[in-house]
Amino acid sequence: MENSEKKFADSENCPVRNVLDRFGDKWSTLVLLVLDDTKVLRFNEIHKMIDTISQKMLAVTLKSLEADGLVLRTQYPEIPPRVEYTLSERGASLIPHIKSLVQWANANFEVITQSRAAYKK
Amino acid sequence: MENSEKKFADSENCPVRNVLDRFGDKWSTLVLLVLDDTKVLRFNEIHKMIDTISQKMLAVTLKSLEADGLVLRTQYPEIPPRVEYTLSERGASLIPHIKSLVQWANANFEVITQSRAAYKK
DNA sequence: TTATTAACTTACTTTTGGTAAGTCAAAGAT
DNA sequence: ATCTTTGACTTACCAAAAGTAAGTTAATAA
Repeated sequence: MENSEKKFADSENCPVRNVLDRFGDKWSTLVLLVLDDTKVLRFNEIHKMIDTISQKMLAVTLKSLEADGLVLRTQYPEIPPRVEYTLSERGASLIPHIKSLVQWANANFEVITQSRAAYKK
Repeated sequence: MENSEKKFADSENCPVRNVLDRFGDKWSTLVLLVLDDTKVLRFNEIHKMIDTISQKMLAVTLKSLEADGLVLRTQYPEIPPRVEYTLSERGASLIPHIKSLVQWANANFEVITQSRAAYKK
C-alpha cells in the first residue's frame, strides 16, 4: 500500500509542515535575520529596522519566536520599560539555513523579477 | 550617517524582503517540495498530496510559481483537460536550500514542540 | 439525455493582518 | 501638584488574504 502521497498531509504531525507553517508567516524569518545582524535589540529598534511591520504583528511574532525558544526576551524592571531581544542558541542554529535561502534570493532576484514582468497575462 | 537600520526596509527593492515575502506565504515551499519529490504532477495529484490546501490556493500558488519561473506548466489539448507541473531548473536550484531548512525542522521539531507547550502563559 | 471528468473560477464567509488609539507607571517639566 | 513624555506593548475596529462550496467547460461514455 503506497502512501507516499500522504507524506505532507497533516500539519500537526508533519515536521515539514509544522515548521514551514512557522516560517511561512510573513515576519518571523525577517525578525530572526535582523536579530542575527545586530545581536541585541529592543522592541522599537526592531520596529525601526523593519518599518513595514505593525507593532501588533511585531509583538505576536516575537511572542511566538519566544515560545518556540528561538528568541530570548529580557525585561528590565525600569520605567519606561526596557526589553531586549536576542537570538537563542536554537535560533542562531537556524540562521545559516535562512541565509542560504537569502543568498539564493540575491542571486535570483533579477531573473525572477523579469519573469514576473514577462508573465503578465 | 549610519543607515544599516534601513537594510531591510522596503520590500520593493530589497531582495531579501522580496523573496522571503514570496516563500513566506503559506504554500509555495510545500508545493516546490512535492514537485521535487515526484517530478511530474497534475493539479489534482498535488491537491491530494497536500490535502489541506484549497483548490483556489493551489491554483494561485501554482500561478505565481509559474510567473516566477520556478515551475513549468504543460497543458495537453484534451478533454477533460490534462495539465502537468514540473520544477524548472531555477526551481530545482532552490530545492537544496529549502531542504536544508527542512532538515533543521526535522532535527528541532521535538524541542520546539516542547518549548511551545511549556510556554503557555 | 444525463453523468463524468480535470482543472480550474466565482461568490461568499472566515481568518489573519494592519491602523490608530489607549494603557501603565515613574521621572521630568511647568 | 498637574501635565507630559517614554517604551513596550494591548485593544477595538477595519481591510486583505485564505478557505468553502458550488459552478464552468467540452467531450466522451452510459
